[in-house]
Amino acid sequence: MAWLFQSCGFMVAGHRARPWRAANATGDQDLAPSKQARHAQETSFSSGPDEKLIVERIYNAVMEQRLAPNTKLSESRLCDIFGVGRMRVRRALLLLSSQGIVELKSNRGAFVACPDQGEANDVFEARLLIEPPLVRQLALSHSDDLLELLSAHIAREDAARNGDARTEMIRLSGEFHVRLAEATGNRVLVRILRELVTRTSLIVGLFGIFGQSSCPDDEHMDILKAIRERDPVRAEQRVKSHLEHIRSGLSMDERKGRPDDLFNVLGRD
Amino acid sequence: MAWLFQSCGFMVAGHRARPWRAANATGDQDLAPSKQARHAQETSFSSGPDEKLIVERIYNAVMEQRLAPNTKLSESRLCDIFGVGRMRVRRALLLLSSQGIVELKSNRGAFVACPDQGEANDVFEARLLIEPPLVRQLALSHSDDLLELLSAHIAREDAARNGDARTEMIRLSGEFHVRLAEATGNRVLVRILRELVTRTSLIVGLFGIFGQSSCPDDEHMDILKAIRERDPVRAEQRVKSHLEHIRSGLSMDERKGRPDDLFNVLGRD
DNA sequence: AATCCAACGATTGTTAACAATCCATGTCAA
DNA sequence: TTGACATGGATTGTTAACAATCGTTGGATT
Repeated sequence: MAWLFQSCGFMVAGHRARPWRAANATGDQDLAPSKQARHAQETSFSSGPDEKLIVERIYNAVMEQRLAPNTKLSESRLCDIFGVGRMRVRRALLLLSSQGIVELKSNRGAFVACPDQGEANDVFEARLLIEPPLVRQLALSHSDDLLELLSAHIAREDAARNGDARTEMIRLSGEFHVRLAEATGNRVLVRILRELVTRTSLIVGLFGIFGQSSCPDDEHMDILKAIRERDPVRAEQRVKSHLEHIRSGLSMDERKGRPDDLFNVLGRD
Repeated sequence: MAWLFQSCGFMVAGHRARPWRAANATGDQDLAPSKQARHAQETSFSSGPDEKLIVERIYNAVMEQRLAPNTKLSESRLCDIFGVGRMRVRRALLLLSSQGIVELKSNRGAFVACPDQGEANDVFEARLLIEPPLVRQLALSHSDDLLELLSAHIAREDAARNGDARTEMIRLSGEFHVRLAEATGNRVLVRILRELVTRTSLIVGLFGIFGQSSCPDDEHMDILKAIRERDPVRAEQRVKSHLEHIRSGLSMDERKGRPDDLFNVLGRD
């Protein structure tokens, strides 16, 4: 039976272009402030500035797939990393858990959420429900400086793609969809989209077949083009097929085994 | 100048069919478990059972408009009411604040959120974006026992309307929209809708012109009928006009003055 | 050798005391 | 009488010690 776990182990560690970091060996640098994370802006949390920072960093780490699902987020470790008291860390973890990014297990601690197939489905269904009408509305009414912002964002994506900044590329790909929500000027939608995109990042990391980045090719550019030409139907369609495309890159059947289970097993032999 | 504040005071206390309870005089019974709140189910929070209960109760109190915006939620008071330690109360308040139901002011305490015009707009725009496609999807594919649930819910609404259970009627009216989300089986959408509906309750209480309940008439029944007859276009249209109808019952210009400000002023003369 | 059981260490959950802040009352001076 | 100012009470924010729980390690037993 050991062969099975071993094969799973290789699947996690080797099949992807760049594997998830080992779950138990979470280097502290995973939570270091990412260089280009200036665009994070306000997370709309009315808490102290410290909490916001912790939440933001973990948020970005998940978004960039530097934090693998089921990674344990030890309180004492986080206290050391961020140089704050335990209270702050616990508050941050509670906030993250309320957004489905972190899972709190009683008397066990906090872990990066590990969505199952059902959750993954729900997230994609929700995005397919929300995002098409969103871009449709954008195509119907938008200002020009808005297009500039989106265009600049895509330019940054390309730069990251051409360079070797993989994690940044992943984050930018996801953030493009948040930018679309921001373009509506609706803060409620921004918060919703941010949560959905982040959870998508977790899902792609878990169910992604091969090392394809979450938002490939020029699909973002196509969407922007449709918006610019004020073609709501095509914009809607492009977003829909874009999301379907991402979804098609997942293999729901063969989920990559829970990292922590794997490492518990592999660490024993 | 006193006449101005006095007039404002009467506006808050008298203009509505049933006025909001005075902000400072929050009777503890406002947070008592509502009789028919069995349908609250799981709030999808992975916290302890105590927190969930506190969050649920405050949630329902806001939903039923028994807790007015800007009402102070004192920690010690809540501790007494729920018979728990301060930690639990603080955690619950933090969770509520992350959903925009409660606002945490530094060194001042927790207050029931008091949405401004912009927030109100955002909430309605978000609902207009999300709910039409949602019922459209429901009309396209639904099971029959689902219709039973919705039908039973509407029956309860009618019962509450014919009886004099005003607060329950308000809550049921809002919860109908959550039921629609539940009908999709998508937990992510349920959470999103629950938040939006609750915030809508706050908004209606603040900007509502007269004592019209949030979801009047037979519009809910119309929506259900369109779903039952598998008419996605009409269902979509019905929800849209229903939401527009609610929105038209608001007067964004003349918001009812902030209760706490009023009471600070009126308490001095 | 394998399984069960018990004690240990580490981590989380909880409580209580302490510190800091804000609001209100009351006093004093103009 | 009105204004500013200081003081007191109450409430919130923070910290640290304590309690409880879990996973592991080690040993004894079959």
